[in-house]
Amino acid sequence: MENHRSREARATPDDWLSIGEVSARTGAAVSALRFYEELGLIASERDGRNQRHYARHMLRRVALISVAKRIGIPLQDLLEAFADVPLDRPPSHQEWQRASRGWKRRLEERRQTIERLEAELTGCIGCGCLSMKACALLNPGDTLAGDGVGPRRL
Amino acid sequence: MENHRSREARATPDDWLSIGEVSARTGAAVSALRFYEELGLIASERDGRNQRHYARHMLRRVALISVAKRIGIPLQDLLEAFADVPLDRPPSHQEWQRASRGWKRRLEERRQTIERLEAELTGCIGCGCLSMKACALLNPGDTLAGDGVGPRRL
DNA sequence: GTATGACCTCAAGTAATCTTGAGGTCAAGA
DNA sequence: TCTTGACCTCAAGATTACTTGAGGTCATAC
Repeated sequence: MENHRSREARATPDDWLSIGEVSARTGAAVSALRFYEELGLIASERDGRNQRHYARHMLRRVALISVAKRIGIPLQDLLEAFADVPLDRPPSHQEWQRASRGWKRRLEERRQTIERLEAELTGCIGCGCLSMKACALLNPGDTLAGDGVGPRRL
Repeated sequence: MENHRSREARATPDDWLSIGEVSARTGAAVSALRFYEELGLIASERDGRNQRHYARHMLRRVALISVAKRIGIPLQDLLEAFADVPLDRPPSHQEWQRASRGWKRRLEERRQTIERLEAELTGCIGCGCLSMKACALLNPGDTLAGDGVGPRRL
């Protein structure tokens, strides 16, 4: 079995990490890392035995990928978000800064969707809109019918 | 082509909605509605011509499903969240209230994940942690190695 | 009376995100 | 020496969430 829990961290020379080490440190499965590499989200070098070795800055990328997944951001979007962050060397402060700005825009959108939904639900509990008169979210047809394209508020 | 834009809302007798009307009002495709029904997320009655007809309260469910999808909540989770909300009649205030509490728990988790990630990124931009010394998210190996299970903070 | 459009079923296809399996290499330990 | 464990490749399978296609039924509009 080749699994991200099956290996303890072990020191490798010259500061490179094996795929097992990256897996253990990030929580991403070995197979997932190979898949991310195929997509171009991460990159590795090969040693004399054809085994992958990762630079430390790759850990950042994997961590970001994991979190993004958790909140439902598709990998293709990450590819875009990472577009200007180099794979072959540790990115500069400025490069990360630019990428982070794009990230934050995406995150904020998502957070706002959630917050609005939370507010709607709170409102619905408190205000009695469950009588189906006032709540745009829970009752989109009544307040939003007519434009012919479905609910707009969220 | 059978599509949710291909139909204008039209009045039906006795306050039931056809699948096309539900589609137009919620923005969900006709095929998606049939799929949700198969999963048990929504329900319909059939008329003499074997066509689906939906009660108005079904619009709420579809609206919630659409939003949940948008923030990456799997349909199986919705099935759980809707477990105590009846399909065959408009849910009571109390029933919605209970369901909403479960919802809000899920939403809050997700929102917090996003907020923490936003904070990390903001911190990383402002504090110079891109030197790879202090940022737990972007550099999980350095601060979290040793417990052997990957990053914990997010 | 025929064409159109909204609906029906059932089966198969698609896209994203991986996992699993078969079959193999290599180095280190018992 | 033999086994074990970490790694490799490539192909196929799994899951989620639908969409598309083929083939059919009605009722209304022209």
